[in-house]
Amino acid sequence: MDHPPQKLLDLDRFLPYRLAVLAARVSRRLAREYADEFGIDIAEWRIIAHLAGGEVVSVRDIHARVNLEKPRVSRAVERLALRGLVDKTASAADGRLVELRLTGPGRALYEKIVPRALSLEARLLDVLTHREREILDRALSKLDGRIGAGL
Amino acid sequence: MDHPPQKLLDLDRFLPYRLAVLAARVSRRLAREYADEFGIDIAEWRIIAHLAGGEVVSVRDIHARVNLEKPRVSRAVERLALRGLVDKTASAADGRLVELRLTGPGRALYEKIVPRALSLEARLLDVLTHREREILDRALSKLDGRIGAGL
DNA sequence: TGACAATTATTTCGTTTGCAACGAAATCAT
DNA sequence: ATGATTTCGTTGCAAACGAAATAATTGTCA
Repeated sequence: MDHPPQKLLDLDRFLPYRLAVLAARVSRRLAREYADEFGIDIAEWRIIAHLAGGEVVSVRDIHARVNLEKPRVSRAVERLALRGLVDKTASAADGRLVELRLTGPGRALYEKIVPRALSLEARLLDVLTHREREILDRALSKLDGRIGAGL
Repeated sequence: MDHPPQKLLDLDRFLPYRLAVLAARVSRRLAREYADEFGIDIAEWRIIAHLAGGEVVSVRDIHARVNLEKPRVSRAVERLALRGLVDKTASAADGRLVELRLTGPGRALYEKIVPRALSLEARLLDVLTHREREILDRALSKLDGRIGAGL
């Protein structure tokens, strides 16, 4: 008796797998660069990038906005504060909140990182046509919306 | 004196960030499903999926092929072997190698997982038009090729 | 052949991770 | 007001991670 005909699943064509592998490779690459050149990790980078927007934000804001678990934000912020890159003061209005802002050195570091980050992104996107970039952009947004909406 | 004009970087438009967030969300969703329904994690799933191809492979093959670090493969394989889902025997030809193959129960589990995995993928892809899927497919391949080639 | 290099899988070990629990502070309900 | 509930940030802790070390086997070449 033969095996029943079975629909095989090719991992290399399986979207969740492809996304995970690509994202891991890109993140690893970025992480190495950030670590070697600037001594920060991905969580710290995301926090700095978010703070560079200028608004005063709390740990929770970052947690909600930048896809990092609260403990991870808390510890990363602590490291950044110890290095003087981020200013961390208790909110006067609400004693539970912490007001986070980029310091001068923090902004200086940010401005050194940005060109590197954009350059890496540009080199990546280089392999795509303009139209492919457009559609990739839209597709990622749609997928993210879908997965965000409970599936 | 004002700040010098500074090119801001919007995280939400930064490809590495978008990929990381989307992949993390999708993976987390899959991981929960695999854990709840089948008691396996992502690494175990990848190994099973790869073994389902039928060839006899080694730990190293999986490591190279499926983007998992060697220790992770080693431990995941060990767990699968303890549960009788994978057969693990030393190679006669080369004593350093381990020959891995799916057992009957292993294949049975695989065949239960596949429809779930494909269903989730389908529900994701549902939000994309046919053309968007095509281009997303090509774009991911191109990007992966690029990052693979040292960038 | 025999010493040395290379390869494979595992293990070790220090770090990171993230869930859960906590204390402090604010908000709500009565 | 006062007590209960909720929100915020941090911390404790067990598990996971991964780089490097190790053990076992094979390959090389003098």
